[in-house]
Amino acid sequence: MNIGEIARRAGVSRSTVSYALSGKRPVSEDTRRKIQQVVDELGYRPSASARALANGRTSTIGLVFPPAGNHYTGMQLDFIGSVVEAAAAYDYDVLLSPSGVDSDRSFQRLLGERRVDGAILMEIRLEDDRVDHLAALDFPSVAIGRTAHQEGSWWVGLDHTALAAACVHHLADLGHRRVAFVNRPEQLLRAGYESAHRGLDGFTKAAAERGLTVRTYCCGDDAASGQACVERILHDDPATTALVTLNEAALGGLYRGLAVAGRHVPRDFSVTGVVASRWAETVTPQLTAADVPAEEMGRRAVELLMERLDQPDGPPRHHLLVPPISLRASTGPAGTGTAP
Amino acid sequence: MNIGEIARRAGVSRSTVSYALSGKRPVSEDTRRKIQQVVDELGYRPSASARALANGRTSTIGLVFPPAGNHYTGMQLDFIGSVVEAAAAYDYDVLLSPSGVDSDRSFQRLLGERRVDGAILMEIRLEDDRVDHLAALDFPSVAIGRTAHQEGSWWVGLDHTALAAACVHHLADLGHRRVAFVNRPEQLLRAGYESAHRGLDGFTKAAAERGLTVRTYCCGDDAASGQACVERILHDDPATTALVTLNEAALGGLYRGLAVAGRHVPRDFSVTGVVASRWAETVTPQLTAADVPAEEMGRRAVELLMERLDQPDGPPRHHLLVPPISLRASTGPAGTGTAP
DNA sequence: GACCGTTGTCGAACCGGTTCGCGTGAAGTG
DNA sequence: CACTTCACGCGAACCGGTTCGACAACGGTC
Repeated sequence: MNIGEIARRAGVSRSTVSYALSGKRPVSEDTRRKIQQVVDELGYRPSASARALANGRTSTIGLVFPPAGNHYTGMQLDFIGSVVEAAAAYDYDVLLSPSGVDSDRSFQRLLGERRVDGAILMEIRLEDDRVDHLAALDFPSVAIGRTAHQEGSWWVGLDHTALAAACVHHLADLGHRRVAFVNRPEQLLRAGYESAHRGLDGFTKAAAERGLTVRTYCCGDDAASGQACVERILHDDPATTALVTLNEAALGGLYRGLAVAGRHVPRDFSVTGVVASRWAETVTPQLTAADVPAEEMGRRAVELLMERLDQPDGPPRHHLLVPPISLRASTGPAGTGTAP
Repeated sequence: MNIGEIARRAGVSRSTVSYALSGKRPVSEDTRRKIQQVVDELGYRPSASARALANGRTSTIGLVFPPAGNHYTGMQLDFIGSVVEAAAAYDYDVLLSPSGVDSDRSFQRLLGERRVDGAILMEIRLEDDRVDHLAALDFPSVAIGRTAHQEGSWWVGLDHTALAAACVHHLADLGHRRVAFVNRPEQLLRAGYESAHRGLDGFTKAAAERGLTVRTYCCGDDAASGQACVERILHDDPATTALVTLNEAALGGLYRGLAVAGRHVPRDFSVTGVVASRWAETVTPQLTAADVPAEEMGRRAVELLMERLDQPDGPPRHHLLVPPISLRASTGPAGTGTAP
């Protein structure tokens, strides 16, 4: 079941078998056929480990994402799916690594033990030791998201600042004056998660620009937290008429909280934010939102990584995406009065 | 950066370094310290490929799931997450393989090229060539789900038959007489997906037992399909007062369809089914459902696989889970009349 | 017929670990 | 002091591929 066995049965040397299969040197048609026949008969496939050892490439990329802790969001799922699929198109496998930081055992395995040719990082923080570490090593990697020091590195990101701002402008245009912001969980914000920070920034600045009265909240990644968050919002300022959220997983809870409080969406209260479309469409009324193009981002990340692997000395490339807001049904003109 | 370099710097032979690190033979305290020091200085970690080649184990397991096609469901996400996490606890990495069938390139890579020590299969079909193939090869694997021929194999499954039946009994006890069943997409049913078939069976038999009038539907894995499905249900039999679903991704759409039709849940219409709790809790009212213990299933699958890897000749083991129905808020007594 | 370039194949070295058998020097024993 | 015992460490072989340099056989040229 190894190359030597094939060589023996085909009556040639191991190197000839190797060349016949790889095509890196010409082999006569006769022997090639003979070899191919033996290979087919035995169902031989070269060992990935041996090949990886010999030519230094594993044909595997690592997908690094933070440990679940409690649970993953839908967006992460979409990334994972699209990365796996895109990688398969290049004949690459994907190795999952649940690493939050640089010093993770899992992260060390990926890099130190050279299990992968390159890596794609998810859930980037503004100051991200993983990114720094990889950059210092000049290890081929692409981030889905960007750190505070983005120059000279490879990434595909979403312009959360612009997207959150767009949401604010959309609401302001509709006449809303008191708007809340529902962010990712506080621990993620404190940890410096890119989306949480830039989204918050974009929201705050745009709101200031438009002279809105705002409050910002952090919210756990689950329905119960979303519901609780809405309660807090309406308690803190009952005159609030709209909210912007980055928190996909809390969305159902936000809606529930509003329903419980007797606020009809979009008549009494508008909701918008930055959410993948498949999740925006599961709630009723469907969420008007900047759709996170998770599939495209995953695919592009893989493309960039492949490019980087092909020519390690090429200039860094990146994509900054700014998807438009999809108008669905969760926002409307601000009502005339305050709370019902 | 390889073991020879370490040996040179520590002034010992390569084998000594190997033994010092693995502890498979005694090494004097002095040299061990010296070696460790060099290793720490250089940050040396042995190459995974070389090690895999030498000792025949990759410390990687494959997670085989069908290609996304369009998109993944939340349950799959939960499985992936829990498998990765459980595997990490055993110092195993997880390689993702989007394979529907046996003959997939990706599947062949996993097995033929010996990239993994074992595999966990998701989305099992009643007749599953992947399972048969692995069984024929005696390749260590554990299925999340079970085929029609489950004896003598390793799996962790959910008793969809019993769960769907429990849902029916729950509804029947509440007085519902006309109940619809919302299954996974038709193509999956036709392909022989286990959950779709057994769930349908359990539903049908229990309904017959209770003398209910039923209709069964297939429904795409997205909100729009769910909404359309409810329209069809109410069109086909407006007197329907309840539904049971296995289709997590359509849930939001089902609710929307009911809202659009003016049916209030649970006053006019009851909804229940088999759904992971985190999704059951995002809809309003929260879904009364048999909670799919995805986290536990993933973890147990890994545990079984580890066991099987440890003692390849042990007797096959499995777990059949039958989680209880969690009473939430989406079911209630059948109304007195028919449609509003 | 000596010379040359092609074409096809082979043997050997290498990738970076692990593992087996052996040798050596120190300690223990009679 | 000669003899075993034991703890340590070494060298070599091996895992299963890839790749390089060499070489044999061949047809074509002058």
